[in-house]
Amino acid sequence: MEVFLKTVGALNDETRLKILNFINHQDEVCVCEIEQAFDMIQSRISRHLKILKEAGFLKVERRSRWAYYSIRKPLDLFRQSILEEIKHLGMEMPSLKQGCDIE
Amino acid sequence: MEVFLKTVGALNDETRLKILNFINHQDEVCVCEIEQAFDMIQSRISRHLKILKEAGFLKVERRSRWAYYSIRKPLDLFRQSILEEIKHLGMEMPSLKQGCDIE
DNA sequence: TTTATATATCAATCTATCTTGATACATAAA
DNA sequence: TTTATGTATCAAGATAGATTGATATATAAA
Repeated sequence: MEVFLKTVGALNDETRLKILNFINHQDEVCVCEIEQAFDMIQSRISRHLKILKEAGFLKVERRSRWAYYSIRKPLDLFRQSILEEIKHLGMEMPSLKQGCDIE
Repeated sequence: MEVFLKTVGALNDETRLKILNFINHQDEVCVCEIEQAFDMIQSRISRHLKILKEAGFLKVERRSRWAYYSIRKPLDLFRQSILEEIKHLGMEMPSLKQGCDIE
């Protein structure tokens, strides 16, 4: 019940849906790339990523200074169906820009 | 997008999950039966039912003085999968009591 | 070390949602 | 009609969530 509420709660925000869909398309992105793509301040992005991660949609991998977010795999069928549903909402997706200073 | 947000928004509340699951089990119930089963005041139940209806989960049928709520059919696959997911959350369900004064 | 960069967290403010009690409306019985 | 019952809606207060700016932490370059 708590897990379910956390899951749907994470989906109950336009910004998070866009971020989640973006990551689902891009495979793996670091925070600053999301920051650049959506033109939002870093603390805002960071908070939404945390919520999506704790809702079971994302995983993080830290490499050097960066935190790379991607869809958690394997993903249960319910969350898979949610990602599919979101994919077909026709949301405008920003393109991937040069995010951080160095690669 | 708005529809999707309305759908997950409707699910983002413990009371509504219980009401939705209750109706899914009982097939068709009137407002006062839900009121009795959950021991909540009428305006609260009524509001949640409205939200669940507008989110595409429920339909109402008015017969005489009563409003009977049931799962909307046919229901799309996404909402069906949500109902299944909710069904397996192991929520405690109140039993159906004598709701209204007369039948 | 010192400095810069990437990310996370916190406190304050703002906004949306939930609950309650009162009231409105509709139907049917008296 | 008048009265009672079932349901919906509204306003006010309470609670939860979102955004921002500031700060903390961690890594790596200088």
